Amino acid sequence: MSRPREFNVDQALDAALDVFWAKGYEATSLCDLLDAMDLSKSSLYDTFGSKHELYLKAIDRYVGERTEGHERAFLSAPSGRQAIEGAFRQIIEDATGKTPYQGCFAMNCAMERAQSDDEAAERVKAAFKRYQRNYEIVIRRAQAAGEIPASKDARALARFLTSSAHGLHVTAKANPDREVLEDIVSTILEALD
Amino acid sequence: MSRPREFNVDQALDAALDVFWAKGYEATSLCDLLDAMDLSKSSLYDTFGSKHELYLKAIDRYVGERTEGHERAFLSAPSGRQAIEGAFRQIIEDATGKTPYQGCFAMNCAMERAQSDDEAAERVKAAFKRYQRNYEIVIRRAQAAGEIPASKDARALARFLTSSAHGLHVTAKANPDREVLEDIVSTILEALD
DNA sequence: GTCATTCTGGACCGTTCGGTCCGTTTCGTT
DNA sequence: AACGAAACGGACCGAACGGTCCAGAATGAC
Repeated sequence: MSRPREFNVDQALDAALDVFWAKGYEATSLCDLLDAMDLSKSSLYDTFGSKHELYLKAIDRYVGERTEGHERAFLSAPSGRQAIEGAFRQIIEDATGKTPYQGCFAMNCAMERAQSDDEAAERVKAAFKRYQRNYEIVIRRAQAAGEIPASKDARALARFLTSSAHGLHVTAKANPDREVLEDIVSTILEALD
Repeated sequence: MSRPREFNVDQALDAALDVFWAKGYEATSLCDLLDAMDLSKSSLYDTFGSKHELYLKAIDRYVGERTEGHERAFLSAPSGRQAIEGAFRQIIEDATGKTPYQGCFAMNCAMERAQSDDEAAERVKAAFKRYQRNYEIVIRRAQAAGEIPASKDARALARFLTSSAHGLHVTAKANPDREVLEDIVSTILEALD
């Protein structure tokens, strides 16, 4: 062994993730990252390779650690229906609470980079697939409990809810008006009846 | 008078719009713009002021001229219901047709710049409001024709459809899979019943 | 204590960024 | 033909970009 790291890798990655989340990839400069991560340029390149590799690792961290908590809460809600309602209500709270609303990092990546960055696109696609899978799980549970008609196609509904959440994020970013968001969420939830 | 312009301003603006649409604001360089617009740097600055002003003008052009045709077709569809269905089906066609799918420029702007660029945010907000207003018009028409229950709140539905279109664009960008998009659109349209 | 290892700060690199400036050209007016 | 006005091409600008490199400091192993 030799001289140990003076910084925590995951902590630095979290800081980088927050910067990319707030500013996007292109608008984030090395300087922004170094300031937020509080390390030197050589440490960043030794540890993370490049700005782009760091970005990909930040996506991985978001999809992994950063999302785990929400996912666990989502899947262990009292009922499938409550999981869904809770998730959408939470978006409204987040959007109308702190300003500016940063939305979903994976979705931001999809919008900015999916067309030009295959590695980012692949990760985003996987993240969306996971969202959809989780929706499908709670939809089936809700159907089993009679909260959603069993006649509905669970996968189609899951696809719809995933897309609806995306739309809500966009709407919230452009105009975080609670009344508007409530209208949208109410209509989305009615589609489950 | 004096020496006339050798280029057409609107034509150049259209070219700039296409570049911004394809690459986003930050990822677009002056050089990209000059190449696409086929004019010199001094002409660009004389005519449009700066990259940022050009960007704002491109948004204006998109919301104005570029959208007019679709809007006219949308508002003059045989029925309100058909206008809505046609609009969503068209998104699917566009997304599954040419690759890569660039989505809605106003929405791209919202995602990339709404948090950091007040002037862009203002334009995007106005564009979304207009989308919503147009949806509301055709919804009311559909309600009058008995295609959508009169009991539904037209404004809430319009907000929902606007948001749903955003979500569809995001989904299409990340994964332009026709089957997925069809599921989503079907569910959206069922929400109108 | 010595050594090997590796982390760190900062100097440095070429490139590209958005933007300015100016001399020249080209045109309409008179 | 002469003039004024505007458009043009391109040289030029400082700053910031992402990235490399190296000297020195700090550490664990022995």
